[in-house]
Amino acid sequence: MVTIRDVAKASGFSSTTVSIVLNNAPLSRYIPPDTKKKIERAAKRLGYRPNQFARSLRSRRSHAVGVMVFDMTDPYCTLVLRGIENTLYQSSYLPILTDVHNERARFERYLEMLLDRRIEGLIVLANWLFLDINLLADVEKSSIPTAMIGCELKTDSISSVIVDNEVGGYLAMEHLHSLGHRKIAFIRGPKGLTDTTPRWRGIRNCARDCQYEIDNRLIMEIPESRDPMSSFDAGQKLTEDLIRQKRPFTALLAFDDMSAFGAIRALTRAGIRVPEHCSVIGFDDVATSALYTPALTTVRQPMEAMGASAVGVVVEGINAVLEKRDVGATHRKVAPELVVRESTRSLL
Amino acid sequence: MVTIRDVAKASGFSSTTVSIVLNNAPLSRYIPPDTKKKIERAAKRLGYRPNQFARSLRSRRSHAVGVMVFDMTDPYCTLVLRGIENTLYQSSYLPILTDVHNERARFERYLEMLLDRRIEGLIVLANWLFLDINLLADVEKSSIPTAMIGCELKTDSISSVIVDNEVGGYLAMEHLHSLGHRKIAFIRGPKGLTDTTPRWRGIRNCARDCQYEIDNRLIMEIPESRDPMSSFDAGQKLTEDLIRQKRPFTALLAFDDMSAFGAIRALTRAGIRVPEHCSVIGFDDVATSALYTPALTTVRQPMEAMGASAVGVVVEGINAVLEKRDVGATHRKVAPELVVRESTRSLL
DNA sequence: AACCTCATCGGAAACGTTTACGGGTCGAAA
DNA sequence: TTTCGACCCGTAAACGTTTCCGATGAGGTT
Repeated sequence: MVTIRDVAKASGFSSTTVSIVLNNAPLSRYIPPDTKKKIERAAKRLGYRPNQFARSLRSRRSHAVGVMVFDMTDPYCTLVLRGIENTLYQSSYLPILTDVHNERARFERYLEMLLDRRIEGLIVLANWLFLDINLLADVEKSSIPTAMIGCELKTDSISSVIVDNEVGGYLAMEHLHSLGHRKIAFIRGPKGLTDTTPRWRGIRNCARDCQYEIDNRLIMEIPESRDPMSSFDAGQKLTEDLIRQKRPFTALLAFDDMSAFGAIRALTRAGIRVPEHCSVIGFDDVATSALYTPALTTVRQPMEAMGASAVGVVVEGINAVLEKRDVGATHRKVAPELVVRESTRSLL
Repeated sequence: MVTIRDVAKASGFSSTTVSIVLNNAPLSRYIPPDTKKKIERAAKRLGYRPNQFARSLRSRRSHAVGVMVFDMTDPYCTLVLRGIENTLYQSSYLPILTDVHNERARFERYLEMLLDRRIEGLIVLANWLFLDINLLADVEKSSIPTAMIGCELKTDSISSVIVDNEVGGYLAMEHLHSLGHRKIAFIRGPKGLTDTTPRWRGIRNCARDCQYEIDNRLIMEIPESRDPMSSFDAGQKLTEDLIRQKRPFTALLAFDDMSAFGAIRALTRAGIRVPEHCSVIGFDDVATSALYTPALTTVRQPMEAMGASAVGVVVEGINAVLEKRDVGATHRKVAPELVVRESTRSLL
């Protein structure tokens, strides 16, 4: 291990000067160029790499941010994580990734570990979360900049980045209605999810604006479950129920892409072709949607951008505490986008 | 910030004793129980949390392992990552996740950052890698325990965990043949991938054993590309080519699940129903396969187990260097498993 | 001649742990 | 009485940085 003292010895200067030069500290204005040269030469020649432990101990900075995911296997996570990673990379922070498995104990344990590591920021990917608000008490009092993706918080110490579910719901409904569908079935999200209500509100608003009357008997609801994949099974089963009901519908608006996939399978198995006999629209635009047969029409959440945005908020927060400014929590609500592919078709 | 000295003061003992007690160091045998009690009380009362920086500086341990992924968006990664995360959690290491984006520069930069953090182990997820062997020179001389998933290495300083591609290829071929298919089309992997050759060898071995003669005009090959998703487009395009060729086939053996999805889309668009008119089999069993319509028959890589296995190897390596033993690299080849779902059907 | 400013550097004190070493006490064996 | 373990605990030196103070000259100003 080559230390700064080795470089000092090799270059003939003190470790103070070496440190100042190698870090381009403010004082390095006063160091003549040829001294700098010598020091840099020596450092390079010895292959000096500063010890991050010592550096962190001294500076109280870890250059790491924690990323907590509630369930990695949710395909929703992938692109968000990519966005997070990519943006952190630009700011040369490193992400410590933890997967809570939707378990309270794991959440607490991981949070402790992350705080012990003195992470400078925290990003929580609360995609499929049955929100337990007091889980976040520890986070709040830790006073490190935190952003939550996919779940709005009342507290104003924690930032959040979410998609505008209401306009998303509106977009989906509007799309189906504009295609001429007048018998639309719905698969609502589970009650516990924060996304469920605003999406439904958007749908209802659109229905009102179109003077379309929603048939209550064509509304199904996904039961609560900790597993995001369960949405697929629920979508399939509920669609089977709808079919069995013999109440005709020409389109189906699913809560998310997973349940849309389930619906498509159920329809296909029943001999109902998508989109020829029935249109299906999802929500999220997970990677699979573009690959599905038929390719899924859906409302896209700009997931990569949301990840990037969360990092932006957190990094801004970090800079704020460094400069002893304080910024309040910022809450961003990003616009979804309708992506028309093959699973919906005009009735006209 | 409450330090160990605060605890010492509060409990009336020296920081030495506090450290020994709180860490259950060997010497703590000599400390009488009631001293321990007092110290633990004080620590708890003050909410003492040891500073990991200082601890790491002293002990030269980071309790972190680096995870390098070549492309996170590859659905293959998800479950492997879950396996890695879960197993690391058991051993209370934390993962630092980096995504190389298949770029050389990024790889090198990230590797430097990880080494600077003194990671104790490294796991490389080389799923879709056009192997550049000398990228790993730095890794080798760093002498930290390293495991590579999805790519066998010649070097014996780096461990590896891979699926047995040859028996996988054999299984897929055997499945189709046993269903009675005698006109089978193939989509081979790109030349640059290490998986391609052994899988194809397995297929050919099986063909030989069954006395089935492979029709060269029914063999297509995926072109090289850095993007794992490109496999889908390639699968679709190549299948279109096959169809246009007018050379009949009743089954298609795809390189991986992505290309199988592409194939299914091409077939479906051409009015060829899967599996009624043509069976399709994939490889990997990514999460989407079970959700696809039709659900995809495929050869499963036990991805979660492979992630866990890689962690096992690395942790074992870490323990080895701690105890100054040295263990050579271990190379594990895990068995794949045929998963029969809906996309293949018997001709008999 | 006394005083200040700039430029250039080094000494030494932190940051919070862990641990090698040694100093006690106390009972028992020689 | 001395010696010798076995216990119990504290002093101080690391680990490798960064940074607060100066120190020293050189040159310019009062």
